[in-house]
Amino acid sequence: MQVIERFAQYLTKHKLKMTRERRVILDHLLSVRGHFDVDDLLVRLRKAGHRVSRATLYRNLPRLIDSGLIHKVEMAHGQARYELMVGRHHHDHMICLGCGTILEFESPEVERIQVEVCRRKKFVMTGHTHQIRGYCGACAGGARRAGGKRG
Amino acid sequence: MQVIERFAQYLTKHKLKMTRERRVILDHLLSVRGHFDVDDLLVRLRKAGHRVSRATLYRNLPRLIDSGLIHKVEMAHGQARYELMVGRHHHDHMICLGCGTILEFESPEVERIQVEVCRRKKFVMTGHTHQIRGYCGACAGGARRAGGKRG
DNA sequence: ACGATAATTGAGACTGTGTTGCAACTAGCG
DNA sequence: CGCTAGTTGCAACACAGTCTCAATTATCGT
Repeated sequence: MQVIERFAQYLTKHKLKMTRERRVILDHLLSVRGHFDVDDLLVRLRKAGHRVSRATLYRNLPRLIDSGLIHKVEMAHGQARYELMVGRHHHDHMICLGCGTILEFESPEVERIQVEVCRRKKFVMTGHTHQIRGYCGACAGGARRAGGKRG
Repeated sequence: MQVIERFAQYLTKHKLKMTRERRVILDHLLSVRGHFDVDDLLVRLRKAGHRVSRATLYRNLPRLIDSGLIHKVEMAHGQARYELMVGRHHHDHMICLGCGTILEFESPEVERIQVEVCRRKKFVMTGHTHQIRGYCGACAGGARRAGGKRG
């Protein structure tokens, strides 16, 4: 896996160390598909017999983000989810309020408009968040009649 | 102030009561300009000599949102800010990582694209969040050389 | 106006998520 | 091999927001 190497390079460049814990975390990260939160990952590690502390995991997430391997998705209520960014490029999310499913979408048009807006306001953009909330196809029927206004 | 009336109507319709606390909260809400957080508002109330508990404030915010009088802006790190929506319509935000300033922008184009994206994915949209992070004109110079990657 | 009753309140305990201080440990370098 | 700076686990902490519960109060029917 060249991903491990990539991270190793990142660590070296920043005078950080490739510890057993970091290797373990990265290993398991690569086997997750879709979006996950910190506890998902922690449980996964525990089940595999690894004892990586919560603190260590939290301490290493910023490095994994900074190295470009994962991406953080800030949800409502201060919930954070993560996703592997290896071999992918930027996209945004549609979050189903019914079942929690996260769909992804890309829109070069929106990206272009953002650049335009920023220029107009003399704003230097470093990042953005764009989430659509609602109900996925499967949930829409039930949710609509249940008064799905909230959120 | 017809706003009070509007809220009173909302309360009646939902079999809720117009308590002294709700009146006080609403009163002070109307005098805030720009974005504020819960503590801002709480301090404001305290300074004016009102003793509304934190719990009560938190309990009433969802009603104020639901009635359409205020709007919640979810920021990074689980921070929440609010803004008065009386006499305004939907807009999104640009958040300066340097000084915390919040600029607003509207883009019918983006709204249209969202609708399009939702149709394609059979997603029923009930709301969205669109935030651009970066540095405002005033902060951009200093922030850039300080390594403003994070975020 | 009055009393019944359901909503509301304040206080503080509690939850969930994430952070931090510190002593022990360890990767990486020479 | 041994030094040194980075790292770890733990447990205490921080913080926003929620909940429980007894006491209070707005509203409604009469």
